Amino acid sequence: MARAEDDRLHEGILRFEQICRERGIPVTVQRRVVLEELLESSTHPTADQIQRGVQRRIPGISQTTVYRVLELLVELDLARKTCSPGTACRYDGRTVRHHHLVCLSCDRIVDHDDPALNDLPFPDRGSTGFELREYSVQFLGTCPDCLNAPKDTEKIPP
Amino acid sequence: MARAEDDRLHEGILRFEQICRERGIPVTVQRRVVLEELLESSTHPTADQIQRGVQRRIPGISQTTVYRVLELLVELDLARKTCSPGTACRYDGRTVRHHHLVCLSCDRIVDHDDPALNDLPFPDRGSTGFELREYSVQFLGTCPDCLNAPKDTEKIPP
DNA sequence: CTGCCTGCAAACGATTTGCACCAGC
DNA sequence: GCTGGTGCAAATCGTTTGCAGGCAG
Repeated sequence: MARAEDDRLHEGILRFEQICRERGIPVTVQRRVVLEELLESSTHPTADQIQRGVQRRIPGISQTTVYRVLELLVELDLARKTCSPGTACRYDGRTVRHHHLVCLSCDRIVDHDDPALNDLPFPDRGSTGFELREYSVQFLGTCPDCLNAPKDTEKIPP
Repeated sequence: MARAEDDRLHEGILRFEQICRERGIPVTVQRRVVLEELLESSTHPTADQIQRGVQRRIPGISQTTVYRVLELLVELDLARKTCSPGTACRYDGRTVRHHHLVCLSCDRIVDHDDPALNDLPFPDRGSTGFELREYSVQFLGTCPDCLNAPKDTEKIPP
């Protein structure tokens, strides 16, 4: 697990550096650290959570910068932005196809991999008119923690 | 099409009235009209768009009430709340299993029905710990309008 | 009389924007 | 010196909340 995350981290950073080189985008400390933070976290952090993590390494970094870097990463297809019906948007450093278990009670999002879900039929371009490049299955329900907690679980995923 | 929507409308209203009767929830004009507006619209309107539609029939209705009614409808499982990575949350009056085509450029959400997607395997309760009751496949890409418009399409779905 | 639905205005939280400063080319 | 990234503070936007009036049971 730690090994897989480590690989993902290095691979992501390398890809980032290559893309930046190609497009002439400067690789600043802030950008690298935000990406690292995102790749290291296996939860699906909010901008705020990422900010907190990054601040341990760059104490002076501003929220604005974190938002701007995240937006850039999404543009470069190095991150995915997801908004569950809760409050804040969440960012996801995994760009390979995977799926999500969403807790309707506490908004937690957990990754779900299942080979059986990775080859679903894309809608026909002709009938929908959409040009589609990716998909993701969202399962909705209740997470283990909220199942145990009788009600009104606080909305703060670990 | 118009026929199907009509059926959905009446069925939804009836279900709403029954649920309210069961739970002793008053069926006010505002609630009925918001639900009707939601059921009539085939797009996935934001709270704001619903508000505009409802105001044609109840000029004095407040945004607050629209939000509160929508929240109630979600609680009663008569509507689904979806947040695409854009800005505002969107509401969906269709509670039967269906899927979504999401335009990453203008945030439009279009329904997609495909029998092949309606019987996917649910994750194992034992391994995930989640109690899941529904799922939905989100296809990500670009809608026909945004494919035609070169760039920076306005973020206002019709 | 009581409860709760509604409307208004203010509060709130997440995100964006305007502007000035600063570093690197 | 010019370009573009960053930080700060203010603005913005969607949504929520506190409170008072009003209607229905």
